Amino acid sequence: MAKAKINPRKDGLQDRARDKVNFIIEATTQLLEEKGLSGLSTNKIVERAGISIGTLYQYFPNKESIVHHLLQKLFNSLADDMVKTIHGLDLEGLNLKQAVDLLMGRFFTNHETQKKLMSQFLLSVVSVEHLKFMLKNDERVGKALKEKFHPYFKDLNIEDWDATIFIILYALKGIQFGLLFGGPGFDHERARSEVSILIYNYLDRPSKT
Amino acid sequence: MAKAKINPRKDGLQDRARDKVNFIIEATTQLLEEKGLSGLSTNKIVERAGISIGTLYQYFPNKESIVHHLLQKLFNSLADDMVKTIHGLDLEGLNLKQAVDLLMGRFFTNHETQKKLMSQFLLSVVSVEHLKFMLKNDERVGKALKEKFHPYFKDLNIEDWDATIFIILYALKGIQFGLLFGGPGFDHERARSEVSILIYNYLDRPSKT
Amino acid sequence: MAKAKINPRKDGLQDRARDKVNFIIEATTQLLEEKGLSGLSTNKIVERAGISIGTLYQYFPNKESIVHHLLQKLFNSLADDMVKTIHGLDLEGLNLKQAVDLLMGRFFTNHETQKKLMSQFLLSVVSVEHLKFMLKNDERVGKALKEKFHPYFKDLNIEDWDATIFIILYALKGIQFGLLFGGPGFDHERARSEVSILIYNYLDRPSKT
Amino acid sequence: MAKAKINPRKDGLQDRARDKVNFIIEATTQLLEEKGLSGLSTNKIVERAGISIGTLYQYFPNKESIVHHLLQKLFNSLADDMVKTIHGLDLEGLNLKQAVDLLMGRFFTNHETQKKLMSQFLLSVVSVEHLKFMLKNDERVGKALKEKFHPYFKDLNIEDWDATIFIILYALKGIQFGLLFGGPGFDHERARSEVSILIYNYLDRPSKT
DNA sequence: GATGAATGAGCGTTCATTCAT
DNA sequence: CATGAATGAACGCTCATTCAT
Repeated sequence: MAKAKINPRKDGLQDRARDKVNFIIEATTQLLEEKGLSGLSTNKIVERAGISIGTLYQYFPNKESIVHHLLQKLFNSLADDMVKTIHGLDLEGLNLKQAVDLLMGRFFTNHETQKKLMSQFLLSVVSVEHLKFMLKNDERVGKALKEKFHPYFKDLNIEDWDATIFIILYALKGIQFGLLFGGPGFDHERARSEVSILIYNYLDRPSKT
Repeated sequence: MAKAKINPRKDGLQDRARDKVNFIIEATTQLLEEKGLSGLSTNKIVERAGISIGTLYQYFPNKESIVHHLLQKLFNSLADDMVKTIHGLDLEGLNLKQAVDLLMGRFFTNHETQKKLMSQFLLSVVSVEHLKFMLKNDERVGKALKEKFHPYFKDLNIEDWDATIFIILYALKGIQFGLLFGGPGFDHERARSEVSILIYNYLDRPSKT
Repeated sequence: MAKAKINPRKDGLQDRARDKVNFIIEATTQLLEEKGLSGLSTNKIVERAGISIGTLYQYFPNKESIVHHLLQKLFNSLADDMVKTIHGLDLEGLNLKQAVDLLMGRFFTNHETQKKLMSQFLLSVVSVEHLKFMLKNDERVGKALKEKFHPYFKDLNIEDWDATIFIILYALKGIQFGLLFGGPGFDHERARSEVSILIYNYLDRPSKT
Repeated sequence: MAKAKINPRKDGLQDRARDKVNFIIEATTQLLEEKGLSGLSTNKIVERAGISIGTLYQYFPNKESIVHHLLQKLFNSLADDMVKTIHGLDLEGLNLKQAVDLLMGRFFTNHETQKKLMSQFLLSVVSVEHLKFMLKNDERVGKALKEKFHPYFKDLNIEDWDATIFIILYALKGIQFGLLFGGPGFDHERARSEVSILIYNYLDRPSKT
């Protein structure tokens, strides 16, 4: 409070700077959605953002860094959503089947938002570096999953939990991808139910004997 | 047949034309592998292909169409491989578990080749159109899968086979993606085994009761 | 002759190409004279040359190479003039004094041309590389001088001819520079006479004893 | 003097202003040495000088004026050195030969420093104006030379002393240039000796008869 | 058909300069 | 006086595409 009074100028500057960055990111996001990565240019960004080209280069060292920043934000927010959702699950008194159903229900929530974000991502993936970064975030999701489902571990016949989490994560990712771009008319409710079956039976597998 | 006899000259021309197209596609493929989509230019393509820029524009209306053609070929060949592999499976006398193991073994064969092609693909996908086309091919793979595993259907507790095949296809695709770009040191043999478990238990699920 | 008939197309192309290069060099020369190196841009060059920017880059890989080419041509022509002049001197029956007078007379001929060229040079010197290149040409002049005046060597009291030639060359270069940019109204005839005295007495120096 | 007493505050301001100018000139000098004229920018100057871009424009109207100021300072200091050196010569009891030797010895002193400054100069000269200014300074050196060697005049067979001094000045300048950028391995001691011979024999020329 | 010289819109980026604070 | 965010003209250069030969 006092701080805000003492140093309003600086805060003003910081606000303005953050605004500029947001304008740039927003303009870039729009352009990527509309014309794809190959239709993206710094001149178009600044035109859309309502700033001058010089200003853009005061906040980003080059074009690539803008896309990078955008993707980081996107990946972070996707992963954050998942991590929060997982941590927020109340599994008290639920058996594994019910827990998986609950998780998958959450997983399919906000599908429209994810659809938009995923499209963006797919059209913007530019380098293996970005993929690597996305993976780092996926690891966070995997970790959250592992923690949350830990209570069920002792009852399950699983040798390698890291491998198991990995398989689940990427199977889900693939299915999400398929639903986004798949043939028209696939029923999401049906998909949710199938995914629950897939994951549950993978975890609660019969012993080999 | 008759045509070939009557007009061998024309066929010669067609051969030459097909050669030119192949040169162009081959050069484009190499350049995409070496420098990525952003490093691709029509001038570099014709230099590599050993033809003139004018000739390129007699076979393709613009640069984008070359990439499009290339991706179609790539997706077709990937799907063809899978379809052929599936059709070639000899499931005689195998139970479902053994059949799934066999399929997954094939799925992980030639992993290095797929790795290369997938990277290329991921860096080259530039429009939703390409993704749509890829899906059309995946449907062929799904169909082949459905046919091949039809003998096991009657023993399995599955309501919607289309949905089931869809889930399997994209789960596999996601895992393949994860293995390609995932953190170092993930064991492919372990992955193969986990994938077998995932798919088998999904198919041979216990009845709900 | 026959050649020209057989291959007129190619020659035409070569002619056109040479023309283009000449247009570019000429435009660059004009712009350097008018606005100096810092006022030189590829866009201005092509505007002046009446070609498109793309065409410029078919003949030169970058802007620097144009200036480089121009300077090479300039230095070569300056040195060629000197070398030709020296070789063309008829020293038959002349004593050293007369020979030096004759050389210096030639040296001051075409002063206007040299003035223009030297101005250009001074405003265009851009890197030590260019200076090095100029020196290579000066060595040619020095060599020509040494050959031409060889008949007089035996009568002169000189230990190190290479050093002597070096001193003469650069003393002349400095004086040329001074005359170009020196205070107004310096009499070139007087300068010529003084330079003759300078060089002659340097060569025909009294013995140390 | 009185001024300093009356208005010390103002002088403080003037001091600060002079400091700022010095910072700017110093930063510019460093950048020219490191990256050459084309690598010089106002933004880099203020960064190096530790001031803001706005401050720079309170002391200099534009970038060019900074370089101009710098070159003036450089030329002044080079000429001052020469003038001081000449005035400081003690020719008492020396004959002309000895006097010339002494002068030339001084001329070659601090060659390393001059080398650095001359390189800088050559890469920074961008307009005939700078050359004109340099000439004004050379006239001062010529004048000092004329005064210092006046005692020897009566014994020498020279018609036009202004022309003679001019020739000597620019001959030396040319040789200095040649030594700076000339082929490797030229011996400076040898050069000094040759230059002495050149100048001495030019001054102490035999009578025409 | 095949050629490749020519085009010029457009790119990413720099940097001298201004001006509100 | 000092600041530095903002500007935008201009830069060097690329490259998809055309068209006369």
